[in-house]
Amino acid sequence: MTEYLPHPPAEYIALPAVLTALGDETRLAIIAILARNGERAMTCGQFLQFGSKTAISYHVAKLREAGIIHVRPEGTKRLLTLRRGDLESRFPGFLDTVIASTAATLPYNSLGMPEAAQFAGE
Amino acid sequence: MTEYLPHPPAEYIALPAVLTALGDETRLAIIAILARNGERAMTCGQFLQFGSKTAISYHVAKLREAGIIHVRPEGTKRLLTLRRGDLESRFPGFLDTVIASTAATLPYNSLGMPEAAQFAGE
DNA sequence: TCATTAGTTCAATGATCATTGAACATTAAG
DNA sequence: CTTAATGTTCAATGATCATTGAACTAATGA
Repeated sequence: MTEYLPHPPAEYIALPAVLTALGDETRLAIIAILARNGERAMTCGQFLQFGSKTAISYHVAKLREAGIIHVRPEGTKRLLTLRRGDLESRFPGFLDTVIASTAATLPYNSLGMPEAAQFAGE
Repeated sequence: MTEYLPHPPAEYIALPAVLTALGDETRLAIIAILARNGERAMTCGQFLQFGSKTAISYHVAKLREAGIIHVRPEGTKRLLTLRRGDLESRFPGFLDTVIASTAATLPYNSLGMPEAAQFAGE
């Protein structure tokens, strides 16, 4: 299972694919929370509030295939990170405006964390 | 046929719906060209390069329902305009970054116009 | 009046979507 | 070795998508 998951190289990230991937409430919520979480990676399990294991696995794959997130296997977990740099170089300003626009809409602090702490160990 | 087409009021424009609507090459091309055309309205007929009458009618309806464009009947035509102001107030910076990102990808000058002129009379 | 222009509506089609539950694979922990 | 934790894969399902052609509506122009 420590296999390499396919990620499109930065220069292949396509705008229609990115827009389509983000045009879903669940996936938008996932990237909004990833963005709020700063540089810290998160796991699929942290998004089970938004759907079943299967559903999250599906959405995470969509985000990965579109080039929006990077997924790194670590033990039985997957460490998810936003591909901020790649998206910024390809579509300057885009991700930030989406995140900012999402902030107003997102259910308040969907992770229910007072401040970091639940991923102190990495 | 001079009936009113339904448009969502600005405050009801939803980000997932906007992203979904733009996550299609044809619709992305349409809004990119509308954007390039400045304030000048355009008609459905000017987008037949991207599909049949039926297809364009379908895509234009999607863009309208998402709140991205405004459609005003004028004779047998429909005058299409980008809802720049509404989108800007709702999702600041978003449309501009999308347009800018699209510019690099779009087939060069899809309308083949040397400079305005084809809609001098309005 | 009659034909033309511009776009819509409808039904059909094949494709892709998002979701579910069951089964499975992999790693970690006791 | 056994069990638990974390995700993935698969098949099935119902929903929505994008497209087509035929028929239609409404406004314009000869």
